[in-house]
Amino acid sequence: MTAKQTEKQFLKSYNIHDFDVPLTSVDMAIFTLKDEQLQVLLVKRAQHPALGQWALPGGFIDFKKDKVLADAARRKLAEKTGVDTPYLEQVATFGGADRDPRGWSVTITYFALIVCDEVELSGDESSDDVKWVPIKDITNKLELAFDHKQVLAACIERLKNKVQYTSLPVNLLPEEFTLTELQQTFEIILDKKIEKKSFRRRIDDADILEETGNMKTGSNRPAKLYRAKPKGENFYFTRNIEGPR
Amino acid sequence: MTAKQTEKQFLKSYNIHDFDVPLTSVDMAIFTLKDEQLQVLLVKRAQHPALGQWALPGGFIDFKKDKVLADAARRKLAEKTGVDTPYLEQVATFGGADRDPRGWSVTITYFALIVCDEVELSGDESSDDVKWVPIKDITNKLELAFDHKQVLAACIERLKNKVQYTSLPVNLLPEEFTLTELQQTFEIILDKKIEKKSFRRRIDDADILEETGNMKTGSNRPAKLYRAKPKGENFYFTRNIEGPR
DNA sequence: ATAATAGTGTCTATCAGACAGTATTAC
DNA sequence: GTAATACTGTCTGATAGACACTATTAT
Repeated sequence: MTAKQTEKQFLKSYNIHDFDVPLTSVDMAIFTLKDEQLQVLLVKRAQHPALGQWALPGGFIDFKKDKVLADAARRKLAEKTGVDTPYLEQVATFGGADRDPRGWSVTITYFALIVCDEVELSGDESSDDVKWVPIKDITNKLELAFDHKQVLAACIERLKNKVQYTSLPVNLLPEEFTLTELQQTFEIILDKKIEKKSFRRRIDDADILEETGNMKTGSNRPAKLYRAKPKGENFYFTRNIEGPR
Repeated sequence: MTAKQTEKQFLKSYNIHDFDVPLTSVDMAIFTLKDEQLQVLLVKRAQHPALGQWALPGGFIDFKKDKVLADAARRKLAEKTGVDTPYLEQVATFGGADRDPRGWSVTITYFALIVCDEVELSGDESSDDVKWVPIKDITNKLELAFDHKQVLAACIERLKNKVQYTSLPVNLLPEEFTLTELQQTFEIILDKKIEKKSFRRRIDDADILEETGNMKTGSNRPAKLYRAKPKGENFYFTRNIEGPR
């Protein structure tokens, strides 16, 4: 009876493979803003299973390199994009007997928000190809490996929901940006127009930005450039953006 | 090179144990309302590791019984409480090298809301004892196994957050209840008073309850009894409960 | 009648949307 | 000047909190 052993004795005779252990991996939905669209990074699988199919980047935990789960996500992100300080959020974990032909599998899913001009796409041994795909193109046209369409849908839903009451889109813009650019980012993700004055009031009340002192010039009145305040974590509003009435 | 194999050949030679696979389990925070307090179910561990310590109920996936992750959570819940149709929500997944002495481990965490008079607590082989603990008693008094204090904190935070803008507390009440009882449930979880009229307006606008036709009598004016509407999923409000100004 | 709790009427405060107005640049 | 975009003033509308009021029961 195990209860008679010390914990040390127990651990000595313990073998993880005596139990049902699922194949556990981490998958990422890496979002960026490109060509005025919200896009997600897909990789073409270079290995079985689902060889040749497009999939969310992901892979197994590296027991040596990863101390906690988020490390694995950050590592995958850096491998594919070179970006190492993204906004990163765990979304959900999917697990089941039928989602991977290798057997019972679990995937912990994260999404990341990055600035795409800071990215240099790089494939690696596990992918023939890497590309940005506008999320609007993912509906029925494109097949994704495993249950990744469902996984991605969960990430998009989470992102859209949070954009209604947080300042998350700041993470999709470069260091300096105008209020109009920020508003456009919100509009692209929410896929609806926001009233300018409401938007500016909201951002102003949140007190999350500071002027850089620089201006963005164009063929018209220049716009003030802002940056996120240094310790500016993501702000949570108590009311949602509602959109046109 | 794997790319030259068919998927079938690949799967034939595939062995899950050739990779780093963490010890993956499911843990539950089972909440109920008891003695006018929000309480959580803890079990005393009857096995190594952390033998004798209090912990959230949980365990490994059963590849035969569980088709998807939520099945494992539901199964754990039924084993401990006999309840089989709870409100169940996945909260977060914790994983790391140091959270379990057996090695790199991952736990997918769910919370459940149940009605405690429908429960018959039952230990099983893996637990000496099972008990309800008010969440207010969990601060520093009580040690929990592994990182379960942190895990539980995440569940409590999620619950509190969602109670601000959903109708979740309905799931903690029996079939029939009064509006005052429902309000008290919200107040207990949020740990603050809610203005009666605001609360009733909110519930009324949501249109999620129906009168049962019965009344609850006491030493004063009887109160109408309500039940959740049949297809009443949990309602999402667009504004949070704000509490006293 | 009184105590006690159920339930309502209605005021104010807050913040989102609407929309017209002013400001500042390039040309 | 005109065109274009940045930015603001201020009205309306929706919904939360405050709080006093009425309603209905047991005793």
